[in-house]
Parts: sequence; C-alpha cells; structure tokens
Amino acid sequence: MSPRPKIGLDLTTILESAGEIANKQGMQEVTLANLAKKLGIRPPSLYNHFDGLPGLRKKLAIYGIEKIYEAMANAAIGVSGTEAVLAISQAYVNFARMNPGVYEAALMAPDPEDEEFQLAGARVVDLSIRVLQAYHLEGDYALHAVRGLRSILHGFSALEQKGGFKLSLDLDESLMIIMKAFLAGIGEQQNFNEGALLTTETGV
Amino acid sequence: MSPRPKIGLDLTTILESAGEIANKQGMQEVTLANLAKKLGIRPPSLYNHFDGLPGLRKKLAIYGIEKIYEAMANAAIGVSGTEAVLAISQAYVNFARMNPGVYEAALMAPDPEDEEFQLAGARVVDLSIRVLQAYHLEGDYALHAVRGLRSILHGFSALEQKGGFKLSLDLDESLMIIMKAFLAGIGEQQNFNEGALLTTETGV
DNA sequence: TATTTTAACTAATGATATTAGTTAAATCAA
DNA sequence: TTGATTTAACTAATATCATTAGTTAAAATA
Repeated sequence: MSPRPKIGLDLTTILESAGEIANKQGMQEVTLANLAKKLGIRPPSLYNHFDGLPGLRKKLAIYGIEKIYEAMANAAIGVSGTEAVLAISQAYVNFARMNPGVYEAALMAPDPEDEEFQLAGARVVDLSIRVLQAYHLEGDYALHAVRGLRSILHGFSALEQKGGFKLSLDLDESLMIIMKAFLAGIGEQQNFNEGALLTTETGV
Repeated sequence: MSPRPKIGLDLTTILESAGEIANKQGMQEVTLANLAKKLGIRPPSLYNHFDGLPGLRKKLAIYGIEKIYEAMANAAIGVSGTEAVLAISQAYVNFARMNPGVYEAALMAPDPEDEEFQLAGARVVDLSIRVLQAYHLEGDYALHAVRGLRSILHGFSALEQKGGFKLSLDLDESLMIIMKAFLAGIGEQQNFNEGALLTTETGV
C-alpha cells in the first residue's frame, strides 16, 4: 500500500532548492527540516546525498563560489584594463545582491581549509590577479592589491546586505567611486612606496 | 534544603561571558545552554535578563559596536590627517582580530533597523566622517568615501577571520597598502570626477 | 532473472529554545 | 522593623532540530 515513489533527487536539484531557501529566507532557515519539506522527502533521507548539515553548507558554499566566478568571468569577456576591473566588481556585487543567501553561504565556509572549497576560491583569486595585471603591479604589491579588491567587494556586499548603508545615496555609484579611487591609488602608490622603501632602507 | 543562592547577575557580566564564549568558540556556540552553564544558572533564568536568544544577540551586537567605537576613538587621539585614518583603520582590524566572536556579533545584527543598534553604529560612522574631513571631500563624495572606508575595514576583517588570506604575506602591511592607495585615490579622483561630470553634463 | 546498490523510509535519541508557573531572596515603604 | 513588592532564580513541560540505526522497496546491474 501507499507506494513509495523514488524521486531520484540529484545534488544539483537539492542545492538549487537550498539556494532558494537561503535567498528567500536566509541561511538560518536552511535546515534539513525545511529543505526536506520543500523537496517532499523526510529529513533523514537527505543523508543519502550529503553528510549532514555541515556537508550541505560546504557544498552550498562551493556551489556559490562557482556561481560568483561564472558571473565575474562572464563580465570580464571582451573588456580590459580599468573597464574590466570595474565590470567584475559590479558583477560580484550584483551577484551578492541577487543571491544574498547563496552569497552568505559562499563566505560562511565552515572549514576554510577544505581542499575543494579552496580550489573554487582560487579561481576567483586568479581571475582577479589576471584582471589587475593591466596595472603592471610589481611583486608583492600585486598580491596586496588583490587583497584590497577582495576586501572592498566583500565588505561592500556584506554591508549592503546587512542594511549597513542607510543613506539614500546610490549604491552602484558608491561602488564605482570606491573602486576608481582604489585603482587610481594603487597605480600611483606603487611607485611612491618603492621610493619610500629605498630611502628607508638607505638611511634614517 | 540546598539554599538557592541569588547570584545577582548584571547584564554587563552576562555580556562579557557571552563575549568570551563567542571569542573562544565562535558565535554558533553562544547558546543559552552554554551561557547558563558558564554563569552557573539554568537556561530559563536568562530570560530575566534579556528577551531570549535574539535579545542576547542584539545586546551583544550593540556591546560589540560600542567596543569598536572605543577602540577607534582611542586610536584617533592626538593624531590627524592620513595618520588618523590609518590609526583608526588599524585599531578596527586589531579589534576584530582580538575579538573575533564579538566582532562577528556586532556585524550579525538580527535587525538592522533596531534603533539602539543604529545609534551605536552611527557613532562609528560619525567618527569616520570626522577623520576623513582632513581630505576636504565635497558633498556626496565624502559619504561615498565613508562607505569605501567601511567596506575596506569590514571586508578585510571578515576575510582575515574566515581564513580568506592564504598567502604568507604580512596582513598589516596589506592593510596599510590598501588604505594608502584608497586615500591617495579619493583625493585625486574627487577632482577628476568633478571635471568629468562637467564635461558629461555639458555635451555628448 | 538474480543480485546488488540506492534512495527512500520509520523509530528513537539528545540538544536546543522557549513558555508557564513557582519560590525564595532582596528591596522598599510604612 | 515589618509587611508588601519586586526580582532572579527555579522546575516541568513542549516543540523543533539534527542525527543515528535499522528497514525496505525501487532501480540498476550482472
């Protein structure tokens, strides 16, 4: 009696469902109970697909980073220089804006040391480095600059999501102004710092 | 038998205990069960001091923002100009580094619209505005710049905490380079943008 | 067709926040 | 000082979770 339908869920479907819950209700509502209800199965059945709630969070984080990478890479097609940096920045912020829950999941990695997670993150970093190469930054300065770019993009996205920007001041305009200032600064400061470094090393 | 000792907890003691748990074990371990155990009382007794777990999180968030403000304001004493901006930036990041759990709580505000929480946040914003006034930024540009400063500081702190900076590259050096680039850029870009704006308004 | 694997299930456990109602200590007012 | 009130602890009970163990039938495979 009451035949047991075998839905045959695959991981992608599950992650998309989890992503929907995250985006609409927030990551704190991504529970096995809610996810199972949405999928029409019982919570313990989910253990056949991933290793408990931590496992789901990890997979959703990787899924999210891959989506961010895709959005950035797509925005960087056919553009170069400052235009390219601004394009990937806008794409990053747009993604976070349109997918707040998935973005939160992507940066809420339970274990930052996880290899698969690191690999996904490395692709975003590599893309950033490549796009910043237009500025001909030398040595470690390029790596500091990438840290700066990531800090701005994550900080801006996180604060925007948490309602940290209260004023009725256009958000995209803020982002562009911030990015242009930073980019103008790294070009100029690199040379300045090299000069300063020399004098410091030489005397006083 | 077994007299019931009345400990007479006050909110500050409770928040300090919660802050310790948050810093040592992470915000996810700040549960009523753990907090009650640490304080030597039963979980329901905590409801006499705050309104459940959401209430505790809110109070801890405000407590955290006030601590951040204190650290920044203290760092700004007796310095001015770029030196002051760099000082409050370093103080902000140091606070997040030394108090990861409390920092997380401060930026995990369950309700960003809460009046008390907004008031505490406004003090940090005001301080930032005042320190940035050394750059004589005009009109909205000053507000965009404050958004930039906050984005950098939060983004940098959050990524550092989440293990987002993998390379063996000095973190404080990164922060200073990023901030100097941004500050050099806002001074320069402000004029540039005004010029650009005029030409855009005039023609084409 | 027989076997194995897979993906669902039920049942049970333990941790959690929360509510309701209770009690005794501490405080305060007369 | 004493009586009333407030406060801060408590016990008991409930509901929601995640999780584990063991089960079963559908699907895939040999």
